[in-house]
Amino acid sequence: MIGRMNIRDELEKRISAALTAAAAAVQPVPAIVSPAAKPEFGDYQANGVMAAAKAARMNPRALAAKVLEKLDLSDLAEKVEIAGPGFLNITLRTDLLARAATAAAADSRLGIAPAARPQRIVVDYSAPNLAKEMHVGHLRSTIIGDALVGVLEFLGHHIIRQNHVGDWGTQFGMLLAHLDELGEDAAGSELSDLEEFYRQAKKRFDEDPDFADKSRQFVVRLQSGDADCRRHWQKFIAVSLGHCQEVYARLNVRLMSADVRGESAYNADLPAVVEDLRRAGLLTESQGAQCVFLDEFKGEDDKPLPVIVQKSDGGYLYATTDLAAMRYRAGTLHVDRILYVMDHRQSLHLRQLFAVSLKAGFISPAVSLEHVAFGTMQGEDGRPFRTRAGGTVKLIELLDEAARRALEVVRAKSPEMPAEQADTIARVVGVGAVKYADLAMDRIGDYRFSFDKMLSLQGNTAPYMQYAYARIQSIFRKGAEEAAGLAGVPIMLNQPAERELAKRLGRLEEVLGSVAAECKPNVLTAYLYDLAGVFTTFYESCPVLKADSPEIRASRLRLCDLTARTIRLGLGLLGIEVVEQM
RNA sequence: GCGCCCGUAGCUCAGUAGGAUAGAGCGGCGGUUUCCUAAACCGCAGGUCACAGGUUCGAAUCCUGUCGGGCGUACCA
Repeated sequence: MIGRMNIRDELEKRISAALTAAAAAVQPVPAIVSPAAKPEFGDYQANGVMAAAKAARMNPRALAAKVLEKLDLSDLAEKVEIAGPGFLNITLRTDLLARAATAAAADSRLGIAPAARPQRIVVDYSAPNLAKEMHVGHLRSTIIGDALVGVLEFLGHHIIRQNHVGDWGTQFGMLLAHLDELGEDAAGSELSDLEEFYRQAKKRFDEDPDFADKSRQFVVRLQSGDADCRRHWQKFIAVSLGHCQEVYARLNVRLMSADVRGESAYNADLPAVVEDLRRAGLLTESQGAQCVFLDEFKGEDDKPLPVIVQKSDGGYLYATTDLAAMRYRAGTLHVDRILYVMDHRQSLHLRQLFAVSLKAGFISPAVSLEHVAFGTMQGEDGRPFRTRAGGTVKLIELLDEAARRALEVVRAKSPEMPAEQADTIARVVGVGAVKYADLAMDRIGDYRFSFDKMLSLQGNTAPYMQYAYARIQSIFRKGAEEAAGLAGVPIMLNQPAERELAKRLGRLEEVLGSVAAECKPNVLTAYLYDLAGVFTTFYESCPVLKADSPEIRASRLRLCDLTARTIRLGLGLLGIEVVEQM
């Protein structure tokens, strides 16, 4: 039981109860427990007393004293003190930390309990446009979404990945029109470079109004089931999805072809969506288009802003498709929560989507609809991420470059390492660096991409974490014991550094909970980086293999093993692999 | 015009529900290797948290305004 306990939540629960009673409050009063800001404040601190005192018009320190009277933490804490204006500083019992670490080490889940109330969660992420190859614009959604999937799934939720690929819109009209002009045979070879084919079509679309018209006609033909169009379209899709799976494999991303549910999957539902909106009295015809106007959305000059669900030519738009997807997720998938991992520019679209879905009854208000927004990726110069020639950077080329640079780093430091091994390590480190750098950033801000920074061994980077892991593994290579042979060994915390390490290890569950609640992977990377730092302090002050006694040696090996497994698990949930040696 | 987001050390970024003396990494300066990976670690210097008001025991965090930047704003996705 000790291993399966979230210490912060337990403290929160108990102190909150005592605080509620002490303040004679009707509603529960939160204790607001967080890790102590400074070592002299103990291990955890409760900040909620002052706010409660204000609400109850009491003296905060007097209230804190009353809380202590009603609070029994003797099984968890060796000391609870009132400090400053009314903080409660909590020092945990060292034997509690030791038992928790021992239990975690004996558990394949490292003591993390699965969610008490598992949810069905749709994570809508990656969603590349299949008309062209995946480029850096698809990177953040794919990486962030997949990291969230990893964490949520580990916490026991039922995750339904939805790769809402763009396989159905205007862009395919462009491709079909271009294909039509080139002739099927001539186009065959050019399809191998979908990116170039798309670029040509796009150029014609932008420059030639007749071509643009023709493209739109092809969209209508495609959507109405024209056999030739369908056949060519399927060829585009097959080529493109093949590219995607290649990239996903390279990225070590959990998306499978079964997770693809593209825009085309909702084609048959679109008339019904519009009809439902009409029946709900939400539909208005404006300038020939079918629109939903909501009061809360205003456009230029304060004019009402429509959500257009059907164009004047009868075609449907992505809003329609997204509404259909919403109905599917609510009605067929029965979800509790939907995460839209999309860049922040989609913010208005999603707010409209959520609002219309609720108004139309496509989704229950009980379902949590969340825009997991992120900023744009910029080059090292702070400008949009482009090739030197100004084109978009293909993802596969970006990953090749990362691996190439990682190999340089590995070779420089381990020249004696066999080439094949160095190569394997470089690929893991290179991809890991790209992903970790993205995840370590607060996602809402724009993000400046820098190979040099992400591949640095200093600071909060993948190579640093992977190195921290590899260094621990080397202890086991040097020592006679296998990590597995340590089963049942009790962890003892006699040194401050050992205690600090155990304390950090015990925070994994609260960190994962926070990542899951806020959809913030950088909370986990920050934790891992902090853990690695605390481990280093331990590693430098506490000899492991040359410990004073066999018991201490075994205990420290166990701590090392638990730290390594925590790093491996944490990185793994984020979609980043470790290497045994660097 | 209106809306959303952002502004923290020279640079790149953290900062969890408003909490105690705002933290890392890089770069700069100075140290540490008879010892399990020095690809590491330790120390020093560096801040009007864009600016001005307000809320309160307490504000980088909440509110209002200003400045600066990004994005969005009717038939692309």
